[in-house]
Amino acid sequence: MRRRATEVAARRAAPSPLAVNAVWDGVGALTVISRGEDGWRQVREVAAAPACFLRLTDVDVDTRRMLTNSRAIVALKIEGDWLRVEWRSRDELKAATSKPRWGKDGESFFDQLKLATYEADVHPVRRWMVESDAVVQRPRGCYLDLETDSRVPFSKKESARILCWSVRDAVTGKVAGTGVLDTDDDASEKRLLQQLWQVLARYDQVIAWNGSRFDFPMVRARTREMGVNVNFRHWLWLDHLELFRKLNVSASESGDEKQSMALEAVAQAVLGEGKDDFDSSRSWDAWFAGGEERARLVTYNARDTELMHLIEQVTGYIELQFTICELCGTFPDDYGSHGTQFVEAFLMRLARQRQMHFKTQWDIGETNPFKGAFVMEPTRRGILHGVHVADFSGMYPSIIESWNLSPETLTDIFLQENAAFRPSYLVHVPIKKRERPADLCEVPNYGYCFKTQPVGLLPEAVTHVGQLRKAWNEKKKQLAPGTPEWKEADRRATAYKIVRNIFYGVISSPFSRFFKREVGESTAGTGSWLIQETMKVAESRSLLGFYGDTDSGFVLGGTDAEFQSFVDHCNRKLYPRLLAEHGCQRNEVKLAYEKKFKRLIMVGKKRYAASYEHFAGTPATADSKPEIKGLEYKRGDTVRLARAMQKQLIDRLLGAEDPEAMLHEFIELVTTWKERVLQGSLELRDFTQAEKLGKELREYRTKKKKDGSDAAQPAHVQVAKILKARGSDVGEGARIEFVVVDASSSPMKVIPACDYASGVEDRFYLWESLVYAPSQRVLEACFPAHPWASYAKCRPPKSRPAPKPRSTAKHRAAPTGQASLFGNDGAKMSAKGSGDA
DNA sequence: AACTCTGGCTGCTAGA
DNA sequence: TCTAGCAGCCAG
Repeated sequence: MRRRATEVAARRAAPSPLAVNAVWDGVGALTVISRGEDGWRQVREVAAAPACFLRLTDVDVDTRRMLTNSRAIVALKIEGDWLRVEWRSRDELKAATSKPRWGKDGESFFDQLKLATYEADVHPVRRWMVESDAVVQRPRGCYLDLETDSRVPFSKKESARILCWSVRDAVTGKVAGTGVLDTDDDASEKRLLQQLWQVLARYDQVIAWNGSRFDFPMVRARTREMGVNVNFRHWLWLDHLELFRKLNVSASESGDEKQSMALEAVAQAVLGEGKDDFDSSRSWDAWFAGGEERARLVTYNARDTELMHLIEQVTGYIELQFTICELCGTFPDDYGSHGTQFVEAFLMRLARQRQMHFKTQWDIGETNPFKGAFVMEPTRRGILHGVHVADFSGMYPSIIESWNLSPETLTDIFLQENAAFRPSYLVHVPIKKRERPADLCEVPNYGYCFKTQPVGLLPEAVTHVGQLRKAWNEKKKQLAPGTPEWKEADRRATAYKIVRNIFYGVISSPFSRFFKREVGESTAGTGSWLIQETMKVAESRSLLGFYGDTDSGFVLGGTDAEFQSFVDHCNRKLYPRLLAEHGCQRNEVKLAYEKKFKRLIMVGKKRYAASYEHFAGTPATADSKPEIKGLEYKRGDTVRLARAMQKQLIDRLLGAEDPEAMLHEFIELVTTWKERVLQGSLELRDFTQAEKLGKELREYRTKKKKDGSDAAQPAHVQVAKILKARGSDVGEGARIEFVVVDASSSPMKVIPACDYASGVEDRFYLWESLVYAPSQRVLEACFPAHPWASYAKCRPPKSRPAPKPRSTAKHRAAPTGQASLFGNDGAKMSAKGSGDA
């Protein structure tokens, strides 16, 4: 405490610098950009030598002399117990501290000296931010949208002309500038780009929808191509789509919202309004036509930046991200908004106060996976009534605090009681049967021991952020909902919650410099143990704990008061006892009576739908929405018909007075849908499937079959290859839309959704696999006695192995003329089964 | 090139 | 008809 106070005083003496952005020059200095009180952009140079650390006790006189004489090293400084080594260049620092690129098992220069180096890989910008205790300023942000020559595929973007741009101020929402190409020549485009950069010069941050995949690389490519001299790194580039996706996953209701992340679709979902009616794939023609046509292109362009502004007004995600960056000390761009960056920036500041440094980590080390959460197999399925749900509040953070779990509090003492839980990589460590020392706490089932004092780096961080969150939550309660002050408090509370929960993941990630597998393993393992101990106690009170996932318990039986008293018992008696038995000196573990379901449809692990009776004691009202987890309705990779049918089924199951007595109604629901799917008039978007490319196309390996030919690739990969051959942009992350036209043989035959011609879809497959199967599983859970599988079958059987098919796919690809009505084609349907049904 | 974690469900292909 | 392995997406 004492040292903390003097440090605070010292910091007051040297005020923290402000920074809106900082860029390393690649040699020995940073360009720091800040905003003065007058709002002007200030740019200054700050010396920043690349550095690493050595433990003073590791360095003998000879080594010291050698380092002093090295031409690559410019300074040696003693900082507490550490020797700070400053280098002439980052390349030389890396060469001396990382394994040689060539030759396996090579050792670095310092490896050969048997000298461990610390934090050599830390980027100079990060080091300066941490050591100067810089404060991240709110950037002046603007929205950007480009329209480019539609005739040129993305893969050749360097040769696509920019036709027009729109920049909008992120605060006022007003247009800050627009530009249109005059004539189709380089001089003209160069002028257009110079105008753009003049407008951007007033801003620190550029935000674009899908910017990291389109607008940013495009503007860079053309700027370079046209010979406009600009340093791109002086701006913070932020992809609004990526941000929206990350923060919206948990918020989205149904799979419908996940179908498309196009600005149009998101605007419709968030705002209820969309883009101008304009076909951007004809941007070149519009520009070329001039006059009114060209004016419409410009209007359309400006509308896109307006939509981004409006989306931010509603979601506040950009502000939320800035709040996190401000707390952690990272810059709000695509790079600085990752979990590892947040946590590294945050923890390194704390570590500095403690004079802690971390091992150099140029590349990731071991990636052994570890055991995670406990998910109980549901012992009751189907329709259940009056289900109490308890959950641990902030389970993992509270465990980290209570067991003082941190990379540096872990000891090498190992108490093994249950060999079954012993991790395989510890088999060679002798079992120590001695008693747990008084100043250690023990991780249940695993036997790892952590020091209880002093408070670890990780628990301190978690507690610090938790206190901030609590403070802002309390402030929020005192404010009128919806006011700007309330929104500010709400955003801060949310930001702190996100950061508090992210620590566990980062500490468990081999990509992080704080990675310690035992810490992640201990956190998750203790959580698993706590939930199971809690369930045991529930059983002893004749409450039936029938399901639980990670930090929650679903319980049948008992009144609300009885369940509350059970929760209270756990908090007052059970956890204090359990934690004390394991040597914890702190208890932050807390169980809460979260909610009660009026009716729950339990389908399986991580899959259920429920209506509320109350939430945290507040009774549900008639328009309380059901809670749906994991079911196809929630997923973006299912077809629309499947989501619609499942939703209707769920609504009836949850809404009906006595669903158990209404079997016939559900049978009717199924037959109606079957009729509709097999015979009805459907739209393309009813049955389009969409999946994202998880990696670059070339990384999908084609396996060889036994006969030496290539095995089939996943449907969306096949289609992506077709699209790529046509020049489309199908990189990693691209959503590939496709339609299955024939699933009667393996592999299935698929086409790109954009090639769809009426009637080519395989409706037997659509019903059996895509639409009915998801609802069938729900029905089977609710009415196990009924033969639900019998409604699935609809494809006429093959009477004998099909004769050499007369290319069924091609046959059907020809439009039938009889548009979407499937009315008179019993013949066509049979044709799908085989050639001669 | 960048990356918070693990658990779990489902669909498809290939091979028995 | 079954299973292993790949892939994607979701729960927590």
